[in-house]
Amino acid sequence: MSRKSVSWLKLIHVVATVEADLGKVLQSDHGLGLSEYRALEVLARSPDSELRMQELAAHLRLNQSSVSRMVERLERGGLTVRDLCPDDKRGVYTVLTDKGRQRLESAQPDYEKALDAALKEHGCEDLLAERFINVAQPA
Amino acid sequence: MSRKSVSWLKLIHVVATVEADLGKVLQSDHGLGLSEYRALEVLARSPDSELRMQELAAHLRLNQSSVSRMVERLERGGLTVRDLCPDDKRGVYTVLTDKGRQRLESAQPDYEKALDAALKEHGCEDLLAERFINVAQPA
DNA sequence: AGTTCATATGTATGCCCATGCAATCTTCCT
DNA sequence: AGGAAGATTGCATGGGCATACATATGAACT
Repeated sequence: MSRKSVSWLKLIHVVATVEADLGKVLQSDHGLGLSEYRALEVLARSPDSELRMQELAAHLRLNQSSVSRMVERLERGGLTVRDLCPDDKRGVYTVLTDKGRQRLESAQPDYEKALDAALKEHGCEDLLAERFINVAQPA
Repeated sequence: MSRKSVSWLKLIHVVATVEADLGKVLQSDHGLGLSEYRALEVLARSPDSELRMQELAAHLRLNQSSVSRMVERLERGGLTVRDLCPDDKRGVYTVLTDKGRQRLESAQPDYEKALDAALKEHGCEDLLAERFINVAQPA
């Protein structure tokens, strides 16, 4: 096994563990999955708090069908609503509701706190060094 | 959103993408899932090429039940066999077969190649810098 | 120009797989 | 005997792939 493989294994272990920690906090304290939380975040930062499915999928790096189901979950919880595109009737906007925004805002501090804690706990705070700021952007 | 959150997002995007790439290569070219491949790797490096479920779970960072099912898959493919612990009849050893070792050895070069390629493609070769060598070990 | 057909795009749905949690079963230990 | 440890099993979840369906776009023909 190459040095590179070993390092990669270590990296993904850390990442998986931190992600699991984050997921648990969100799920137990706010009833949100990790992808759901991130979807709310992306929506909140989008113009008019809305995005089309594909755009959301691109941001989240998820399959289009996964996004479709995820949005379904969000919608069941009243955190978003679907809205048809007036110009392209194939398209569907997912729009953040007030409730969704509130849920997000209540979850955010916990998320940040949990991220800090998990990074520190696993001794990898320097992982997010400046240079990461410059890795290719989603959009 | 904090700088840290943003950096974390970028990191997990890269990691997820690279992992997906690796998974596809393994699956399509060798009929192995990512976890399965890694299980074979761990087994191959273990004394007598065998481990108990819990040990395997610890190495792979997987749930015990997930490991149980994964081993079931490996076993269906003839890549491993279960073997009862003589001393502790609660325990079960998963033992790498010759076929399993061959499959692993045929997959390894492709895995390494794919990892290199994916890291390069996503511009994060320096991600596995020396300091990662020193992040907490699995065992 | 207007109609028709082929193709592309956006989303939703069916099906399957891998994983986690909780409960269970067996075996071990005191 | 009773509790702890190791493994398996039932169930639920979230994700991907292939497909279906609706709409859009463009080209061809009249």
